[in-house]
Amino acid sequence: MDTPSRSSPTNFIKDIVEADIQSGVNGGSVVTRFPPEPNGYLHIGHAKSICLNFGLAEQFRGRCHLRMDDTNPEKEDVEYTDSIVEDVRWLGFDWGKHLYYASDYFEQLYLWARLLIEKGLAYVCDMTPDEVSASRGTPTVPGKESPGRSRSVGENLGLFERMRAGEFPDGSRTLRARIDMASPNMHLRDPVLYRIKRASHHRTGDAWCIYPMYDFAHGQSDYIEGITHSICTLEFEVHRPLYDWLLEQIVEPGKVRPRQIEFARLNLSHTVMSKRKLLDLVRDGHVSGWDDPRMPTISGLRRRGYTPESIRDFAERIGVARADNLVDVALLEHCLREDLNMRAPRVMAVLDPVRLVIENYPEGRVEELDAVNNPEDESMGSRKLLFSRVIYIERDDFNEDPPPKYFRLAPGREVRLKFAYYVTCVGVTRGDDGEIEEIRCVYDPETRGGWSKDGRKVKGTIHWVSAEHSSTAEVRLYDHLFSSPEPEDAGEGGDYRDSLNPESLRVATQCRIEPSLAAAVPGARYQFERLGYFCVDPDSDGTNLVFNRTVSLRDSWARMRKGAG
RNA sequence: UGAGGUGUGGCCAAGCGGUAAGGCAUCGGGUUUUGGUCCCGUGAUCCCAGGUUCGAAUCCUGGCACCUCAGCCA
Repeated sequence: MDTPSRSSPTNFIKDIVEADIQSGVNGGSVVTRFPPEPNGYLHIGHAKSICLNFGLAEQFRGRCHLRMDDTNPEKEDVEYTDSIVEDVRWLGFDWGKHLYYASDYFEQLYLWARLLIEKGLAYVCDMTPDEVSASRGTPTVPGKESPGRSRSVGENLGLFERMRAGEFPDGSRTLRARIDMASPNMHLRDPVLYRIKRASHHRTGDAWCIYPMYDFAHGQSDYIEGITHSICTLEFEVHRPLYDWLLEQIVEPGKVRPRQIEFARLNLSHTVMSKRKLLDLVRDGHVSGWDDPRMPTISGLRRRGYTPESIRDFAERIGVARADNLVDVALLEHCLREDLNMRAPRVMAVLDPVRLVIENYPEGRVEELDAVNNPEDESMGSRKLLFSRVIYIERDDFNEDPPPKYFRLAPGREVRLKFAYYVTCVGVTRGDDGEIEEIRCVYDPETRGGWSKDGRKVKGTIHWVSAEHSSTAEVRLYDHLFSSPEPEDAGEGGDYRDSLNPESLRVATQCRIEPSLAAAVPGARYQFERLGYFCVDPDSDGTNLVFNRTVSLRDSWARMRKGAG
């Protein structure tokens, strides 16, 4: 469902696509693709690309393929392909029957490689990786030509066949494009097209021992699938001349000719986005896995309680441009709050409970009170809350020595218990350690439901649960994984791990929750009145309910305190 | 110092020669049975310097800064 109130913003890629349609390029068709390498889980940065590619297809009535760019068996795994499929689907996109694998094109790619050799545009090189590297030159110094460069077509064809047949050891030879060893663009200095690698591929098994490089697989795959607009991130910009050069050799008249367009990848404050670093965090045990709720992965965000809608909204709002960027994670959080504010039912829960006894409330009496489920949406109805003499309130909602402008409970002060009564604090009792054990109050029977008949006002309204009519639950409170806004930008000798936030996870095991939550199902999202949004962790079982704090409420009281130093 | 890119308020980002949209954040104010939501209000002359023009963020020239590229990774 689109939000009609906010039209989707434009961006330069939409403009390009629109112009291509106008001028009838490729018959005016639009076919995009999202092409992840299955070597890790998808993250919020991929979500940007997914929304862009599928969004374009949707808007221009084309289609978008999901393609696994699986040309390097050493790093890839089915665990990853499975998670990718699941995550893209969860985000709400549909590729229909267009799920592809670059590995399905290996035979065709091989044939095209032979074609290049026959045209004299590719040759087998016998140098070792180090030799290739050394002979490539530097950006300012031209490279040296490989001895294999001058071999005959027949010889090259034979050697390439033998490479495929497994006659040479790993790394001993490569197939290289014959372009220009002096090119100012490093990617045009006879780039490697094929390497020998005896690794079992997660789909093709041991059928191959030579694998195409990215540059020789990507554009070709686009061509095979009839992709019109091949959208990728900026670091591939310098590859574009090679992308075009390779396509030039195989493209046939009348066929769709794909065009590569680059955009700036997403950087998010207080997190890292590179798959390698995320993999490190998983391997080193800094997080519980790829789907740890603190991870910026789609599965982590899902487990944290993010909605697909909020992520798509975020992708739309950050825009698409070519300038490097660092988006404040506050925007992501805002998108979530906005979504959840409308749909998350409000419930009562106390994270850090302290007993409150209402001295003048009859012992043994239990009342049912009406509680609105969501003030933003009447259709969500209301429920009954049980009220009694002893309740729990948030320890933080009582202050013996209240600072200026504190307007919750304090000695002698009156506040409203949400949906219940006005209560006034008349004292406290302490344990042997001096800690407050109980807060003693009296209530005004004339304020049932939280309204006073004489019109007097209270400044504070606090949440509560009946001691007898509530149960315990565990709550995990998450904060940013990194305390630095730019963890990747560690200073001299620094490492992104240096700014790992030691308080990114806090666990509260003695939380009290209202009875209606006992029936909460994994994944369900709620707003705990005044505390923030929470979701039931998927791993929760019936005996121990675990909630993940999805995002906190905007808290002007906290901001005020911070401002006051 | 080679090639390819980018530079608009704290963070994103529109703008495509006619006199700087929008969002987030911030800070004020109002409403409120969540210190939430909602509603108002708050800031830039566009990296710098020249030039063209009646008029430039938008065109030209020259600088400066930052990013990407020297994997048999993608």
